[in-house]
Amino acid sequence: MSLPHAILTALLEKPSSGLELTRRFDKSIGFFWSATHQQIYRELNRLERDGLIHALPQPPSRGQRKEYEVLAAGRAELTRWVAENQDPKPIRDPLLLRLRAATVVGSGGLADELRRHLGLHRQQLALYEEIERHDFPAEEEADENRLQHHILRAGLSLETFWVEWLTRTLADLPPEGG
Amino acid sequence: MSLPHAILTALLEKPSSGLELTRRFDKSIGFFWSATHQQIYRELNRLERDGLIHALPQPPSRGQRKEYEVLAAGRAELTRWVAENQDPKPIRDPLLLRLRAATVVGSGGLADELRRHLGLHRQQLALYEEIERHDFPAEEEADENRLQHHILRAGLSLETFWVEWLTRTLADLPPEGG
DNA sequence: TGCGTCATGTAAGGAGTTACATGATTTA
DNA sequence: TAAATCATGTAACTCCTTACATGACGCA
Repeated sequence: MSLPHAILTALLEKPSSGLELTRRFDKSIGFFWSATHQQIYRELNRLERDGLIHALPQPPSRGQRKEYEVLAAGRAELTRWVAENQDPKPIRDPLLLRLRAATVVGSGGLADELRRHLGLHRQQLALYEEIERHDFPAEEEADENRLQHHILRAGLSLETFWVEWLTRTLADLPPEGG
Repeated sequence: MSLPHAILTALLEKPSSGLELTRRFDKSIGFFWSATHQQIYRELNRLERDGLIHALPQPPSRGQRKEYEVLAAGRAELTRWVAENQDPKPIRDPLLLRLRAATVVGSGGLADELRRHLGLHRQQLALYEEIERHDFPAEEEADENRLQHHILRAGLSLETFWVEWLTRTLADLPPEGG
């Protein structure tokens, strides 16, 4: 049940409409919890029904911009959720699964796919590095910024892992077939 | 659509019944693609219906062990899937999301949860290290083993990442509240 | 014959994805 | 007034999760 809490977090930072949230989920929070606009609208309705957020006054009709704000109950729920016990999910990665399958049916064509992934992860890594340069330039940081910097560093480390691992695995893959 | 291919891989390694597969998914393949027995039985029925596997002769009745084997079409499908174009999924991690929420509502109670995760990741790392010692002791490896070793190294690296990142983040977290 | 275990399955619901539908506003 | 765009929403489907149901077999 992460999506409602992702939305509460985004709304606490800034009251928004569904479309605005959708756009903000294309970056920032969306880097580690993506969502489509359909999910977001559905979840906004649920959160409002449950009394965790409410729409700011105005529009009765469809196609009209509707802005939401977090209520006290919503903030309380988010606070509770932050410290809740939730076991880490085991790794679930289709690429590792495909490598495993390749040990059985051969790695024909896999090298190209690994190279493609390597390119994509390099891109994402470059993006995170740019964000770090832009948002965390100074040496000394306020406590709140330090936490955000740690989150970004997680993204940087994970992308770095993929780049290194793909490079090594590719170097070891037979040129054709398997 | 990874689960059917995970099952095909497992069945190619060794024809099995649903319950056997469930147990094998608790380790090995399950380390990067977990599945419950309900998923597995449903998927076995679909794979049989689609002509990718078939049940070995015998049991007409419920509660009877039913063993499956991969057909040529199943092997072909798996071979195709291994080299298919599939974009890597963006990171989707509830813990990072909770850290992000903590920058808004405060990190009260989070330190305990991070310590708990640290312990769990250390356990998993130790397990992978044991597997590495047991399954990949020698210096020289056959090509097939090298690929399997790379897969295990991915698990080792990812757990190592979490241990290091959690340690650093914890060291930076204020002792009480936020 | 009753109990535990092996083994396969059903039911219901949560969460995410893809495709499509509809109303309001801007602008050419 | 027609088109493009902004904005919110429906519908259908797949996948995963949790809880429960049922049959067969061994054994005390």
